[in-house]
Amino acid sequence: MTRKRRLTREEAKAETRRALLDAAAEVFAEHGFHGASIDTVAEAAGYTKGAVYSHFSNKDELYLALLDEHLSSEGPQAIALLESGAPIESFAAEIEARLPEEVEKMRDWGRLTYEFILHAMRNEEVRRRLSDRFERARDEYAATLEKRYAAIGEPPPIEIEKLATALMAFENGMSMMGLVNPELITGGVYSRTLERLLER
Amino acid sequence: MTRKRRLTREEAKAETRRALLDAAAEVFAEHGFHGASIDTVAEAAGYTKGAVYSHFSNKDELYLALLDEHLSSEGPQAIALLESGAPIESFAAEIEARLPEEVEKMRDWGRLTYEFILHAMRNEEVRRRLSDRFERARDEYAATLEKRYAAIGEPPPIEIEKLATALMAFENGMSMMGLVNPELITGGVYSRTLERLLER
DNA sequence: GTCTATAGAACGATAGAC
DNA sequence: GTCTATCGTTCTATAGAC
Repeated sequence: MTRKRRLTREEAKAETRRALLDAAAEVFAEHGFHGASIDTVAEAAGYTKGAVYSHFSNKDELYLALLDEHLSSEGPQAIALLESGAPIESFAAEIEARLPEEVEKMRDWGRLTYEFILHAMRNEEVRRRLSDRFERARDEYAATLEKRYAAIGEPPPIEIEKLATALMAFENGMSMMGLVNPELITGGVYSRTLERLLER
Repeated sequence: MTRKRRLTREEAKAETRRALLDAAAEVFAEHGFHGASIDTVAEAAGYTKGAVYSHFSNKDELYLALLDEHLSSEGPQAIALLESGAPIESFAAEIEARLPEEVEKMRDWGRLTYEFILHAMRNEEVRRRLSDRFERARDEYAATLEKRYAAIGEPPPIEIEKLATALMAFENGMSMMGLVNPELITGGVYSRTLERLLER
């Protein structure tokens, strides 16, 4: 690996943060939230504990940072089509097509998700911070839906915020069922339900 | 407690099983699946380990028996209205009214559920047995829906089996979100979404 | 010289072994 | 029930960017 030039402090910091997050994603995926140690994460990134704690105030925040990336990378990619006002059918088909690969990815992430929810249920402060993420995800979903129905000039089938919540719940539930058995959620349920929920 | 008469062998066996299940429900709720020991369950029921193992082949089966009771008591009670062909609105209103008390019950059961799913993900045989339960629950849901649409003489809005899966996913997802923050799922999302999914 | 990102020692809590 | 190992977190020292 060739080093192009000396990094500024900010660049170096950003690079370290990136490395830590990537390492955390790997280590958490392999060992789970409980099983992963801060030491191991730091080491996997080529640093020590000090580096982790200078970027994240604790282990919870490290996970929440991963969750933020997950929410802002997975979500929008899928719903970009919605915003443009493309027909529900193409959106639904897109989702359905991605499903097999999603199911695969979801194995690790799902485990992490449930571990962290269990953890959050035992700690009020953590629960609140997780809840904030859920709320924000729902609001972003709602904003996208808002734009969509404005774009196609039709009123939403049910109130936007409720619709956003329902979609999140449906997706989370499908995830859970898919973890137990992928076959339960294949065969067009995803797309047909989305069409049903979204179209007038 | 007054004993009316000598119990037959079968009655005594059933009584023991009942006591063990009740004890398991309590102990699992308090300590979680991992934290609960068979010893503690047996003791809480007034028996010893031997009694547990003569009724359930292992800890997994003990949980699965609880799940069976959960599925056949909570589910049908709620969907009985559906079968009769009562209007969606009354069904939805019923669900919405039960929501606060459901959320409360869900705290313990939700924890158990996620613990067991995590456990099942690490053990193929357990995963399969859990998957069977999901499948059966879906089929029972589908059968109820089938009757409903036959009763009202209308075709279902989407294919029955898909509809059953979608409803299960939605309910599971709402549960999960409700565990993190009950406020996320109140305010009519439940009823409006059910109406939307079920009505023609 | 000042500031800050990181290393690494130190500490307290906790879970698991025996 | 005791002991030990492990881990999250805190604290302090230092090297290098500015």
